[in-house]
Amino acid sequence: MKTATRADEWMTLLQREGYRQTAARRAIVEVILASQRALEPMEIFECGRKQYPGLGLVTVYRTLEKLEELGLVQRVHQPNGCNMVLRATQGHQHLLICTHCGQAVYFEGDDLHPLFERVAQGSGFDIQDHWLQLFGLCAACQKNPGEN
Amino acid sequence: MKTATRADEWMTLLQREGYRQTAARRAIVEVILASQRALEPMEIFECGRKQYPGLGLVTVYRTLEKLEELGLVQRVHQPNGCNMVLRATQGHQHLLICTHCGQAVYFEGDDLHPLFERVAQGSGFDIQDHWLQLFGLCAACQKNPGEN
DNA sequence: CTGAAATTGAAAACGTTTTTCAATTATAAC
DNA sequence: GTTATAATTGAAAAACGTTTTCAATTTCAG
Repeated sequence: MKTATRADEWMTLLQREGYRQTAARRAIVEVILASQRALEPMEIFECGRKQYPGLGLVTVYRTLEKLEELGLVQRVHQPNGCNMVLRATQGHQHLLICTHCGQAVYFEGDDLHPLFERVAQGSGFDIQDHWLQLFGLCAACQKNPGEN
Repeated sequence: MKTATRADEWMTLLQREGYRQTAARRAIVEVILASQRALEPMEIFECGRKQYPGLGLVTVYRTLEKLEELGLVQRVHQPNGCNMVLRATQGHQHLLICTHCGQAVYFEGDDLHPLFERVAQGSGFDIQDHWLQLFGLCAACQKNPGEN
């Protein structure tokens, strides 16, 4: 399966950084890679336990730290939670999130620099960073408004 | 003082909604109105106590609920906290936040609809809402990089 | 196979937010 | 003013998510 291959990559990257390959970490990595949406640590713990019943919640937190450090996952802020974890993407991309099922899709940000210029001039700020996130209904949830 | 007048307005709005005017609530309202940045509940509690020593933290939480319900304050997500409270503004505006001192300034959002269109077409999503927030250094913090 | 070092899960500690409850206070009616 | 009543209060306790501590286990290099 595809996610297994990607999980291998992540495990190798962990090892390359001096961390060890363990069953607990693999379970966590596979849960994150298999998910289309950002997950809370508790959800990762619960799903991971199905695959590796000995898994502890503390290990989830510790592994997330390392994956974030490696840039493999990203913390996502949502109205319903601000410590949600999603696989990261390369380059500067923004998120589009389904308000119904949570599905998270990355998209290439437009060039917002004209806006930044304007705001910088108006405010005197030196603008360094920005957050942009869109919310809506994904195609599937538009068709099945009742589901879930 | 200006903030006192605005505090009166907020207290009247609370009363109009059937809530009572109390010293605890007034202290909370004045702290929020006097602040240039979003505050954590605990900060509001500590500042509010200087003005009204009997204030309880629970009352802060309960008052914030009501102020949010009335649309007078807004919860702000920041890297260092996701339950920060800021006076709200009319209409659809976005925030520019100083990464050094926390100062928060509202600005009129550009027209992002062309971007939404493009993303909607590419993803099949029906886009309903968006978050846009800019971060940078305010004019004062650019001048005094050392200051706190 | 062996030993050293990293990793583990459970329990305890922690900080934040919510709930519970009896006492107090604001308000409207008199 | 005084009074009745319903909202509001703060403290304590509970609930929640996250972090720390620690002894036991596991990984991995040699």
